[in-house]
Amino acid sequence: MFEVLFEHISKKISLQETEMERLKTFFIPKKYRKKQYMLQQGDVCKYIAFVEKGMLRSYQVDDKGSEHIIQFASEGWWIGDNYSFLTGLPASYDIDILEDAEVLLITQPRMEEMLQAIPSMERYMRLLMQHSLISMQRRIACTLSTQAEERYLGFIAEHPNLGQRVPQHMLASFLGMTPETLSRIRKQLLKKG
Amino acid sequence: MFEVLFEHISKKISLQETEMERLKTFFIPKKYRKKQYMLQQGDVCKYIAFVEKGMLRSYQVDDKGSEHIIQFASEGWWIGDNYSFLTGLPASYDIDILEDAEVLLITQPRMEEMLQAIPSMERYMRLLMQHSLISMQRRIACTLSTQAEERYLGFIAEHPNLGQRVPQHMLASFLGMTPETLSRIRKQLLKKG
DNA sequence: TCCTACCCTTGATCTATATCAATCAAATTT
DNA sequence: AAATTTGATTGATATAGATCAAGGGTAGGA
Repeated sequence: MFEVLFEHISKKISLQETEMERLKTFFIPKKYRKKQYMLQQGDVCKYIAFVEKGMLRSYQVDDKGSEHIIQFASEGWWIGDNYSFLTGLPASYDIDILEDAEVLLITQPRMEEMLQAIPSMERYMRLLMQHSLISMQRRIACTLSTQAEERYLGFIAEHPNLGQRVPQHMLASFLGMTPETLSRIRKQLLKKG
Repeated sequence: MFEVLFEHISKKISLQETEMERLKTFFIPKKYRKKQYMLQQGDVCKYIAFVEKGMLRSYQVDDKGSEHIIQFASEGWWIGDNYSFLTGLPASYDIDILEDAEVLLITQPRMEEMLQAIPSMERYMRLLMQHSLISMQRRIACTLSTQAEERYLGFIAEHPNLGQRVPQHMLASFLGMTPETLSRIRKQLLKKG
């Protein structure tokens, strides 16, 4: 159950065997079924989740009822509403399950205890946040400077597997376009070769 | 020279007097004049800067020559190309000075030494990254779900001072619209009341 | 095995915003 | 103070992508 997490951590820091054992005790393993909610807008985000298996998404629903996907999270990704988790205030995002999932949950107080108990995890968390920030900045730069087709091509180049696993209309939502537009773009691209 | 930095740090963690003195030794104070570059695309981002005074911006220039502003940084903000700083690879952004500035620079190796010497700074950095990530996610959600006018109103509501200090066409670039569009939006808003 | 979601596609039309172009105003340089 | 650059405004026109609407395929539940 902890394989993916340990692998992910060991790419950023190194932990001793005893620390790894200790680490396990802070997490709550949990399974979710497709279509379940992990978090609903307005509720407090009590847990941040690390995905061992399956796929989740976080998204925001606007006043017209359209969904805007903030993040997909498959194996090896963290997901949660950071702001709500950190502050205890109501979440602005929904999180639900796209493929049956196995996740590792941790609460805010347990996270604090973990960082006390295993100080090098503070570094892991810093690097994690830093990398997420970098990719968010890339996404903004991309949104500001490129057209729909280029955005789509960039996405599938960077996440070839996600392109397969996620329904096309969700991909469109993530990329900031309508499903119709994405469908037409793909048609165009097929014609071109 | 370190007032703003110490205040910013003390909002997230607490440092002892000796640690604060030690901290100073890792930074290089530097003054920049308006229009100077702090970083140019293609160069390696050797320093991350904390702004004590003045204003900077990071931006990307696309193939057509248009600028897309990623971030403004006034007093109390950090700025740099995180990716280049972290990896040592060429930067994708330009950074330049909008108002004469006093900044505190730190290199990657000195940053590592600092985190060793003052472990609680690791926590500060983690929280810093986490907050930046949260605001970037907000910006993406906003870009995906709202029209130009609403985006503008949201921005000036959150950063009333920046609205004054920054030329209008840069604000437009930050918000992902043309200067003409922003000008028309402001005209509309004046009419309304 | 049928039925009902759900998802993708395609066409017709509409609209927010971009682009192009010309002034005008203000600030910076000489 | 004149000259030059830089920024904001406004109008006319173009366009990427949204919206509306309909049809068809496919998978999972009863």
